[in-house]
Amino acid sequence: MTAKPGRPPRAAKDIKRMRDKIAEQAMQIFQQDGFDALSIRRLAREVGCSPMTIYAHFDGKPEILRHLWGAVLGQVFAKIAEQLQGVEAPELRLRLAAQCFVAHWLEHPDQFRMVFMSSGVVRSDVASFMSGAATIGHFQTFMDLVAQTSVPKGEVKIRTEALIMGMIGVALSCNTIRDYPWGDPAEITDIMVAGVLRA
Amino acid sequence: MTAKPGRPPRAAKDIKRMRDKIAEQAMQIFQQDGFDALSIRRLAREVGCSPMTIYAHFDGKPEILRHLWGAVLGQVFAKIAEQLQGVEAPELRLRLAAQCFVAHWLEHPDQFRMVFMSSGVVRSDVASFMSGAATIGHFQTFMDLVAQTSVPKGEVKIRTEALIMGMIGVALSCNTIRDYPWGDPAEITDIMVAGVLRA
DNA sequence: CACTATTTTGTAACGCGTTACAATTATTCC
DNA sequence: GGAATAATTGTAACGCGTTACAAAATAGTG
Repeated sequence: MTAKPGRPPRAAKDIKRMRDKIAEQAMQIFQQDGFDALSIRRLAREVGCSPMTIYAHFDGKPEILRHLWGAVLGQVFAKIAEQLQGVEAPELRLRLAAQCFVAHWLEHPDQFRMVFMSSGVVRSDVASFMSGAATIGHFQTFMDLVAQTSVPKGEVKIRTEALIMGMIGVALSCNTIRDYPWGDPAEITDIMVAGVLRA
Repeated sequence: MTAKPGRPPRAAKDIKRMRDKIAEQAMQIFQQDGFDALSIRRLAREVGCSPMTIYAHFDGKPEILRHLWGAVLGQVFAKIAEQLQGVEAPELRLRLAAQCFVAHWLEHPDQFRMVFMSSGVVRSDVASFMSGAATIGHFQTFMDLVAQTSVPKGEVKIRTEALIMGMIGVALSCNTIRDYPWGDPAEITDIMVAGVLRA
């Protein structure tokens, strides 16, 4: 045997196990005590390691949050899929999905804040914080829904984007500009959907 | 004279002078070195007082930022007013205003971040951070523009809100979800305007 | 001037995310 | 077992926003 002496590097499965444990504990803290309770020191305590070790497994807090985003978005789109059960009309499906998407963020402002507004965590340039195939894959759900409507094929992508951006804007505005007497978010969402379908 | 002995409280004009000075220096730091450079300690140094004194004049950093928001939004809407000079057609006016609004935030991501994403500064519940009559007054600009179009009177408020929210969503998405191949923001804005006008 | 009341400041601290670096621990090979 | 190497941890620190509290400074009256 000519293997290198000394302690071996972490095995891939050990790395994954630890990362999953960290992400899992992060999610628990978040769900039990909210976003503000999710500090690195708190997380390290729950995991049973030192804060240093967190940084050995994740580049920093934003990367941890990215894992949580995946889980949260998974929930959102699972809920949407459930809402669409047995619904056939393409435009109704799109409308229900949009309503469901916006409603979720309004019902879970802490999640919204975590997913869409976490750039404040790092005092650096606004980072891309919704990267990942999984995230973009979820956006694909809306593009599929729009594609099934009467929207011309060449317009599907850009109209879907307008809708997604619009919905995010609804959630952001209602969650953050609280002293403005906004109208009903569901109605506003409908206006956006109607606009995307007919414009 | 039966005046109370001891040092008198600050006079209203002294309070205002100091607050203005703090806000002014904050804006200078922000414009020269960006949002991240705007720390309380830096600000106190520039003003020439201790960090404690900042807190004697402002409740905290968010309140200082609110002063800056007013100035930034004033710029945005002044630019919009300039763009609309000599433009008569109501729908074109709306479209240009919307384009100008979105373009501004895309050209000034640091400003966007300051105005729309500063909740991370305070580790508390998502605060209402665009309060103030001045802010809402600026939103009124869009409502007036929509009112001049063919949108039915009873629909003006809610459609304006859909547009405002949509535009904010465009800026947020383009500024933060950078690895997604978004289409042209100007085109997306046009879709939103068209949707609001015709839906 | 002394006295008084308010303002400002200094000092220290908290927890935050993060980094540097050395010591300790753990795991392998020989 | 010793040696080697990687992982983990302890200690300290940085600047951040913020707070507590006492000391120092200031601005007024008599």
